[in-house]
Amino acid sequence: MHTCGGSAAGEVLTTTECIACRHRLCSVFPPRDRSHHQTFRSLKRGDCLDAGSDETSRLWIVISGAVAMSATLPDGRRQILHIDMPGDLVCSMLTQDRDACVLEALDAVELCEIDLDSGSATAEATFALFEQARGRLTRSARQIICLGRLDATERLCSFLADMARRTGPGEENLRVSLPMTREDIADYLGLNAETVSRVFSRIRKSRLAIFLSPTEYVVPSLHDLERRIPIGLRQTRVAQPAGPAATASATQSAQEGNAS
Amino acid sequence: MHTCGGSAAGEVLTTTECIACRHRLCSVFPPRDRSHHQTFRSLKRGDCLDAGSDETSRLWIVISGAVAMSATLPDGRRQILHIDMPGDLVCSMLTQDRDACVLEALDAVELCEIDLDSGSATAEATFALFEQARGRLTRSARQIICLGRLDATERLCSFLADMARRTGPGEENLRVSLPMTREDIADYLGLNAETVSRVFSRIRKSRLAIFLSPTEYVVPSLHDLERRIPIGLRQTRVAQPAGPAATASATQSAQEGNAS
DNA sequence: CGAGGCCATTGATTCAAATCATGGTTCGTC
DNA sequence: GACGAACCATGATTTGAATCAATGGCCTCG
Repeated sequence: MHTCGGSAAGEVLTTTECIACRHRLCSVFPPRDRSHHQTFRSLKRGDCLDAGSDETSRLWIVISGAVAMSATLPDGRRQILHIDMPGDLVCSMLTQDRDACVLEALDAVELCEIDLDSGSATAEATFALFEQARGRLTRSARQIICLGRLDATERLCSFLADMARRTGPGEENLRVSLPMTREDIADYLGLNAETVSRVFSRIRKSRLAIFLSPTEYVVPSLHDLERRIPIGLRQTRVAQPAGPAATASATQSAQEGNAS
Repeated sequence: MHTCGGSAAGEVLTTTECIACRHRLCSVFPPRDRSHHQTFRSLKRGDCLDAGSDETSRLWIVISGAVAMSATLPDGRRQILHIDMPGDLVCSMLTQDRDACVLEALDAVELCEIDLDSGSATAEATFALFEQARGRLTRSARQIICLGRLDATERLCSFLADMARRTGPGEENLRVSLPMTREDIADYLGLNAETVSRVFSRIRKSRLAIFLSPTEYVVPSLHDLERRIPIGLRQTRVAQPAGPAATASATQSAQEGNAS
């Protein structure tokens, strides 16, 4: 019984089409239950993911929706550390203090769950995790610059452009889905929900993005949108694990075609 | 000729005492020149480190002083991504876009340089780097929370407490050196130099820290200082690479003795 | 269908930190 | 020891985003 795959439309993916396979994770992370790959799971907004114990950690691959790792301070202040979108690997092993952080669904989410027996971690798995960690470090660096030195408009342009780039290839008339609330976006960018709303209104007026609904927008020209971001902050996709013959040479950065 | 070690006082460390060895990096990262371990280097404020090409990356271990990885935007805004203190491993391999970032000495710095032939990277080296990456991700997460959700006073208390914890063990009357300018601290915490100065004055008045000079302070009680930081943000040391027989079980976090 | 809750938007006001401005200290150099 | 540069401290003012507040849309559920 291969339960991996499936979507809102109910389609069933075969083993070779499985989104986890496409990201070369099935072969890299040996599942505890060897009879099949992963278990399909479905979450609603607010549901949390349990990372499992140290012995059997869990990984997930997002199929649809958005998953956030967030920290909430005792007085209620919340900061989202990263947002994972379809195709991304969700993995609390990449942060040491899993106590302080929570993995939560920002809206309806579908994902593949992989139970990982850490005792049998292979060198290839370690390397794949290292590549993931490197990719996350790059993203963290951008977010630190964003939070430390960009104003609200720059942060939101950067965010919208990033989301567009992560949605797929292309430069013109990209349709992007934004499966989260204004407050989630604010908690990711160190703002508050009203400011997000206000700046979105200004972005809408300047035609840099066209909002079809609160959770869907079109970017007429990614180039124009990214011109509002200080150079050097263009976002790149999180690097996917390298090919099966992963060597230390897989060090080149995932460069985007930045039409400057 | 073993040039590793040495300090301002001019003492020479033997191979077994070498600070790099103490951090188990000599054996993990095979140096290109096998006749000795590393090369000792000395920098003055503003000097930059060259990470080397992809084929021969360089690592460094800080002996004294402070090294920052920073990014500067075209209009001059600067953000420090992390600050490395004595004992820390400095390594631009842990971020993908080395173009955007610069490794710079924040004042007089002494360090051990390791020329690493990436072609001969061992599984052990990969794992050690992974542990480093995990440690940096944890620190990045804290910094993101700091920049996104803490006010100036909380950021600076967190910073002073972190520096104290990284200096050494103990809870009372810790003497800490701060080898950087107010502007560097501001660029690390997303503030400006005047605000840092002002908040330091308030911290001084509240006796949470006593400044012996602009670059040296004493923390009478780390417990009191950390009470000004929202729970869950206490800083921990960057995890050092695990022992020589590094396995996937080396997953426990480097827990501090947080007398809460 | 209507009630209630959540979310988004927008306006009015407040506030924390940035900016602007000034003087003082330390330190290295001639 | 005088000079200049860099750094630190602190006051006055400005400003960008937070907070407070009100309204309206949409969705769910009884």
